[in-house]
Amino acid sequence: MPELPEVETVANGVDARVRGQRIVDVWTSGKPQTFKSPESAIVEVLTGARIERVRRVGKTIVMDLGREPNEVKTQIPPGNDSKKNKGKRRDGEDDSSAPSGAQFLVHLGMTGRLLVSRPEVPWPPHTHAVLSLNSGPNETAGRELRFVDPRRFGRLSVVMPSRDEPGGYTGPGAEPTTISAEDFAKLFKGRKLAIKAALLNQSILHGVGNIYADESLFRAGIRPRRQAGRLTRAELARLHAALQQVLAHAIELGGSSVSDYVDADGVRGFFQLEHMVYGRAGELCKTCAAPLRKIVVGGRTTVYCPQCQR
DNA sequence: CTGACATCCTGACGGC
DNA sequence: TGCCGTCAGGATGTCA
Repeated sequence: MPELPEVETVANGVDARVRGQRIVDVWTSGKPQTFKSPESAIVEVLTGARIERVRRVGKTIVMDLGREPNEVKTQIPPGNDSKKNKGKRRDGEDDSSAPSGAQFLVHLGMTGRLLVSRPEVPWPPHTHAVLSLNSGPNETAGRELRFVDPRRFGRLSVVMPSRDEPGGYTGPGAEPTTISAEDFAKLFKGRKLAIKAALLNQSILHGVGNIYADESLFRAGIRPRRQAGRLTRAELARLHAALQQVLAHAIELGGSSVSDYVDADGVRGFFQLEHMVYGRAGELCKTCAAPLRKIVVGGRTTVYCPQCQR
């Protein structure tokens, strides 16, 4: 399941392959729940746009889009999205033609994959969007960027720059890789929920999922059910350090490959070999040899060492 | 407001 | 061998 390190790996891999290329054609599957913005808006914003950069924000892959100055006004099919313009406006429902600064957001959900493939390679099952790319007449033209997602927990959307977020999409919570120890500690002040649930809450801290929550709690020696607001300064400092170390190490190794996660090249990561607790319920703690215990916290399977975590 | 819990969806896996 | 039940879980919506 793609969390921060996996999403970062994918985003970097895709960036290296498609940066600067133009989207010449867009196909979407029509599966409604995959598209958080109307498909017509996604197609309209993407078609003809240039991919300036691909990066990660939280667990979301953000593509910054640009357009040639002389063709900023795109053809808007009349009536194509007219029925969606009443009521409250959501992401991507801006009715101006795609301006510079539009962004394409890809959330991989559980099983989503973003693959850069040659067009002659057959589409995998459960392909939901295909962007045909062409960087120019003499370059590696004709490649495709494909979004594949069997379980359809992934989401695609487009956003326009707004007054709220003039710099574009910033994600729902704090960024764990760069947050200071003090700011990190403040996030949990007065919170009554379990520290594990707090780590998973994307509006508090974005990017951390089940694997890295369990792994960082183990490395910090903290039980997952402890109340977030009752952790000591020292514990919060250890958790901050552990989380940042675990995330950095996982990014170095290309993420964790469990179930079917692969990067933009279809290559698996290696961090799963470093897991101390995740997926190891009933096995022995690598530190103290006590049997690891499995519980449910915040509706998520949680594995911890009753000996090492207090 | 805060937290707990069900829901979506399909493939993998274990048991019989 | 093959079938069927169970499980996995990020974000969202609903409920207490």
